[in-house]
Amino acid sequence: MPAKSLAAEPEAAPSNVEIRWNALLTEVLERRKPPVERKQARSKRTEQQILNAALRVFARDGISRSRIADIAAEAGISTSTLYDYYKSKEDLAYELPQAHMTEFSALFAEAATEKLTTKERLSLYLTMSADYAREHSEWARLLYLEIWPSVFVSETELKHTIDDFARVILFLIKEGMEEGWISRANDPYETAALLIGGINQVIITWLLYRKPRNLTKAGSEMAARMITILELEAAQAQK
Amino acid sequence: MPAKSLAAEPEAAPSNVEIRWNALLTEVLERRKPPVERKQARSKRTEQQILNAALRVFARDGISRSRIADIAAEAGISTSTLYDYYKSKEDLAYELPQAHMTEFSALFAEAATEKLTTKERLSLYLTMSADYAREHSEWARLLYLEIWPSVFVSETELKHTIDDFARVILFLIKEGMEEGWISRANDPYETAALLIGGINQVIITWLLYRKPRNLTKAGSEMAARMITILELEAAQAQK
DNA sequence: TTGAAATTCCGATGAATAGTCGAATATTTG
DNA sequence: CAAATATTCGACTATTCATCGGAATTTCAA
Repeated sequence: MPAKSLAAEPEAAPSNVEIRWNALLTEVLERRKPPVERKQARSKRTEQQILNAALRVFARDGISRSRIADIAAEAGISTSTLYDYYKSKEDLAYELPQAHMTEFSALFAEAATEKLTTKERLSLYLTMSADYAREHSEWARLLYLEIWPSVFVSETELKHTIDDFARVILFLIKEGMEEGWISRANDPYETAALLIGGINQVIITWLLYRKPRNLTKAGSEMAARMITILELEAAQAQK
Repeated sequence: MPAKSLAAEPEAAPSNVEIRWNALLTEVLERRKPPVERKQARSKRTEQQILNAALRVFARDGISRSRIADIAAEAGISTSTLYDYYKSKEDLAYELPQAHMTEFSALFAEAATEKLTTKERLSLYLTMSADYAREHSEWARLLYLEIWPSVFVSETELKHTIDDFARVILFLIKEGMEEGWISRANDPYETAALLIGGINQVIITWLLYRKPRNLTKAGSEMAARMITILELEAAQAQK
């Protein structure tokens, strides 16, 4: 691997890895293109009212039992106006996660600007995803219990957004393998499945049963445990 | 803990643990009560045709996009006849997983009758669940991508069936802790989340992307890895 | 075998919800 | 402030879910 930095500045010339990391984050953040640009302020407000109302109603009744008319009423507009904004109930349901996923990515990008190690980033990412679910439980209900799995309908826009979540983790895992604290003996995709599956299961269990009570604590404990596990595996492989 | 067995037979007097294990399996197997007993042979055939048709249509279109009329047509009966069998689309959708979950439990119970260690049972359970999903991929699509998460609508019958899945794993984990090869330092519920999340994520990824190609192999590898991890953790805790 | 009772099936129809369209209203802009 | 543009909504159609009463089929006792 060719050495890159020539500059002798004490202030970090960004490494190759760092550049790719930032590129990934940027791509993730820019994934979402605002679908239609609303011209009037009134319209922007209406759009927000619809999204808020939809989130409440979907989380309360579940997507399939929710009625467009209820959402419109909750938003204080007529049914037909809602159709001027979203062409179907499904469209509306799939729009909701997008905004929040992007916000999550932004929060993470912000929290991760500091000079953090790969390990810290991975830990932070997993921990934050659980914490974000706790803070936005209505959204989390929608995403984790209804949308995430059924994305198989190849609603490509949202699918990519969700795939991004896995891509970030995969990147960090591969980097961890380079650094040596994650064993190269295991398939990185399998490792990603373990991490994502583990943290998601904690979130889902919380959403369904409110157990364990404290999701933030449970999430960070699970994250810490999983990272310790990776280190144990690596140490084991060394022998 | 009081010693139990007095009998001196060389042929295993079932231990306390073994008795509780069998009780759990029995309970799981008997969970499902056949809803209505059909009187005519013709009717039994129709019921089967409906279930087969529903599985195909649901797996193809997803539950929410599927139409009752399509399912009836596929089954070769009229729409109204279908309503004589199931009182709503939701009812029908929730009936499907039940039968298969019970079949899975029966398969497992059969495969696990041999004198197996707790560790072998746990490994077998995880491995078999992935393999069963591969063999019944239409059903797996329905369960893992649509039903499992959204069970929160508290459809109690099915919910219990799904909870049973976790109970079996939890039992084996607790037993593993007794035996000492699973660390007592970790919450068994957290450990269960890790195992269930990990194996489910492998299954879900396969359902969505057909990757990795060989689900049976991926499932047994993941199972083996997770059990090794538990052992590593226990060994670590000993120090 | 037969015919009456039990069971299963289906066409006609009602009810609920999704989705469309053009006229009316509000906002922006020159 | 008036024309142009953007937004809203009431009235309407379309689709799908679900019900009901009677016809068709099966079962079974005599």
